[in-house]
Amino acid sequence: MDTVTKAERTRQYIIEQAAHLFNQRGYAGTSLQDIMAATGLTKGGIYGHFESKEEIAIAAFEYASGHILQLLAQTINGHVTAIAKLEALLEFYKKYIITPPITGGCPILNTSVEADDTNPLLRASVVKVLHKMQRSLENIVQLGIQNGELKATTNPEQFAILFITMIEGGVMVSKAYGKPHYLHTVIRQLRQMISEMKS
Amino acid sequence: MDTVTKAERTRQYIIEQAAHLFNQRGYAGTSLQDIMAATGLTKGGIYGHFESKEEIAIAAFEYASGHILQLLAQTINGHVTAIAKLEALLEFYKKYIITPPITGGCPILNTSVEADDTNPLLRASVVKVLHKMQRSLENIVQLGIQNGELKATTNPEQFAILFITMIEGGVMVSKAYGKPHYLHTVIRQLRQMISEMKS
DNA sequence: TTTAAAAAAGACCGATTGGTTTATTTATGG
DNA sequence: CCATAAATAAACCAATCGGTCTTTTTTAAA
Repeated sequence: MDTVTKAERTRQYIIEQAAHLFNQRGYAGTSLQDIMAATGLTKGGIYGHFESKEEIAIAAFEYASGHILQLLAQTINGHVTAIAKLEALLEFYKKYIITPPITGGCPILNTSVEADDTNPLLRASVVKVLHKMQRSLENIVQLGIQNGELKATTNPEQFAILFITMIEGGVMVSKAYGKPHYLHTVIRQLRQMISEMKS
Repeated sequence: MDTVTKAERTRQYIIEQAAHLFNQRGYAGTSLQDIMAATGLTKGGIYGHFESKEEIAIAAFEYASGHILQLLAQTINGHVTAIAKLEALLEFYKKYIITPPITGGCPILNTSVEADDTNPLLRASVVKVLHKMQRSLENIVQLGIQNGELKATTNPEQFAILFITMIEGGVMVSKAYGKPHYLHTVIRQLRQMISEMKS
């Protein structure tokens, strides 16, 4: 028995296809024709599930970022100690550029850059996700301090901010060059910073 | 005696106005109507100086990034020692978010994120600029090592990459939140890293 | 001041944009 | 299996897209 209606499945299918398009070409750079071609649906079939292109974009970003947050959560939960969790995250991002979960790189980076001056709703959504990531990282550091793995003087907020900004910056530069080297340098530095946080 | 022709002045004027638009709204998000409104010129007046929208975008990015590179060069040349140059760069970026030289934030970040999957010419232009910045930073570190200011074991390439990725990441996150706090945290960390590089 | 050349205006082009509406097909509960 | 509702197709819309072309205006040298 399938409790999921056809409409729900189609809507989700549109969101997933659109997410890859928006992440590669941006909101303004993706037309409904593109979404029609990617989904194989016509305009009527799409607009039966969404009211506007913007609604698709917001749903697509929430799907894309949610997917990444879920992968991050899995990575974190797959390990017990704070150090192991952080190390696993670095490994996760090492694979990130070679095989990004969503085509086109990091949806948070891409959406943030396009939306910060043009789309308040998307921008707000980006901020939410950034905040979740930050809290998630802070929690790991807190855990490490309580465990006695990390120095009690370690600043969770500071580390979380540095982790996010450095990874995002590394992703952007590596993506521009088309070479993982730049992100790898960032990851090496983060690994050293973690090492210096050990008690 | 004015050796600059009217055409050259108008072309430059269009480039400057367009640079702000493209930096805020992106390439796909900026229409010729927008450029017409911003310049007060009509389509004929604009297309007398450019062959296509893409040509305007490339010229606009080269102007915007060139302007930033020039400001960076001024900042660097305004100081003698490597440490002073680096400290001045950090101060420069501190002001960057509050009053960005080009409206819309960092043109390198913005253009890179939009163009990396869609516009090979713009992407190539971005890579060039990133490379220039990297060499510029490497030269400062080299100088510092020769001066005896910095440890001989300091890796110029590594520091340059970290500097650029961290700043860009910090700019992106701070821009998303609309708060300078995140970039400030990055700058604080860079300052500490420089401190640890001192001989 | 005249005049040839350069610059800009503005009408015009076909194609495409996001979005709506109506007709038709498909799914699904009784 | 049938009837009804849900889902999709396809024609249609005005507006806008990037770009061209002809006409008018402005510039600048003679």
